[in-house]
Amino acid sequence: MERTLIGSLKEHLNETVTVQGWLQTLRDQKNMQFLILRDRTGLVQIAHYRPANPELGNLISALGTESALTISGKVVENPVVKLGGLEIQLENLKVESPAEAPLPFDPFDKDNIPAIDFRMDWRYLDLRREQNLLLFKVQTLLEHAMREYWLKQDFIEIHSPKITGSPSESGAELFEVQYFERKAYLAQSPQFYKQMAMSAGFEKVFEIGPVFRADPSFTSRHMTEFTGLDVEISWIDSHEDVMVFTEGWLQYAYQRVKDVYGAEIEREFGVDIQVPALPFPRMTMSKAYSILKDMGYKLPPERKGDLDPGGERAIADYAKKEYGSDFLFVIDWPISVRPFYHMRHPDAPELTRSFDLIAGGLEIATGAQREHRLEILKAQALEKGLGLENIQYYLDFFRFGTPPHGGFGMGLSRLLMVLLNLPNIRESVYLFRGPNRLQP
RNA sequence: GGGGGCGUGGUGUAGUGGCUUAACAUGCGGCCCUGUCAAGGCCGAGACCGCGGGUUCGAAUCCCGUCGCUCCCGCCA
Repeated sequence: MERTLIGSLKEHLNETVTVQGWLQTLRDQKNMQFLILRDRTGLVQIAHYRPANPELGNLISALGTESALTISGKVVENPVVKLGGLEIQLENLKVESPAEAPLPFDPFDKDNIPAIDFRMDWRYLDLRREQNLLLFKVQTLLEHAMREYWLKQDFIEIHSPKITGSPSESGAELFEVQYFERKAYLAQSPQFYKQMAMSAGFEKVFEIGPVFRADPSFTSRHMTEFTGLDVEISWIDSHEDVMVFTEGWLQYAYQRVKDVYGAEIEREFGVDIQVPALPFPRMTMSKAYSILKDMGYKLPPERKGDLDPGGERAIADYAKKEYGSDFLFVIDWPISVRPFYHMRHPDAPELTRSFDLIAGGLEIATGAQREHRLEILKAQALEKGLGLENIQYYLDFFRFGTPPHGGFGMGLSRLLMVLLNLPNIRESVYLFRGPNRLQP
């Protein structure tokens, strides 16, 4: 048996074909029965004249919607049919797996979409929605385009371990796991390991992998496990080189997504993808601070030198208005709000060579030039109150010749959230993990 | 960890002190319908209004507690 995809049925007019999919709608009349079948390529109507085969008619009448079916019949042109002007005249039907009735909810009733938490309980039904299918096609292409860009520039892909032996930076946000007779932790970032690749002479690396954060955060943009997009590049002059890479890479990925799925995204999400122009605007943290002050936005006084989410949104609005850009690099953050391994400005030692990328008002990436000089790195760690014993393995990376380097980490689901203008990160991830969500 | 909001049939909502025997849509079950297509018509089942306590002649509605969800802040991608 050869399966024909619904999307290609018009190439099979007057042929007998086999299609497989889910029963989306059943219109069951006295004499005529119409089944709307869905596969990942589309919908088709299947017609059955009941008196021709009453037994089959009874089988159809008993079907619950969303049952998985294999159907064969003749494809005929029929201008009366609103669904593509063709239909399949049913010859054979096999119930591969019946769906219980009623369903917990109807994924195709757009007026009664349940709240996200309920849909997560039945995520496999939620994912049957066209919008979700498209979302994951977009994610696949997005990652593919990013890889294309990396490979064109001779990047090497790494897979760093997610089980780690010591709390690195602060330790507070680490999940502890039992590791035979001792304790281990789930990696909260591939940061140190991708820097090790710089010491290894890989020069340019990337990683797409899971990241774990034990933060009890209850917001629309946080998860305890998410997919990180990480990049590290050697022989840079400053964080500017990292930003130039980042914006070119994002522009390329956006363009690919728009080319392939622009129209579908417009239809399903009501979003007209804007491929960003280069360069993205850059704004120093102190400039951002004074602009916010002029706008009358009051930052909490205790957050000196930092931006709160409201400030991020306000400064993003400013960038949109002043520069017409959805993206903004906020650069040169004070050392007080940056980790010890960020390189400092030689002429302004209280500032780091770092950036945050704000997209659509949301922080989607953080990057920096890293400090690669061992003695300075050690001094900065001590200044931050870190015990050198815990990070000795990391400090060792810098003992035998490490090039100047920098990179960034970006949240895949956050990017997708911005790209498709989703209100909640739980909509943009296959299965959400949060403080209270471990299943399915 | 701190603060706000919400919790009503399977789902989405209305009802915010007596008009409620809790309404509407959708879904579900039954019957009807010669081709439907957002199918349609008729009938039916389904909610002790998250849970516990209180105020009141009277509570889905007000108060307290509790649980769940959610959003914001903190933290961050």
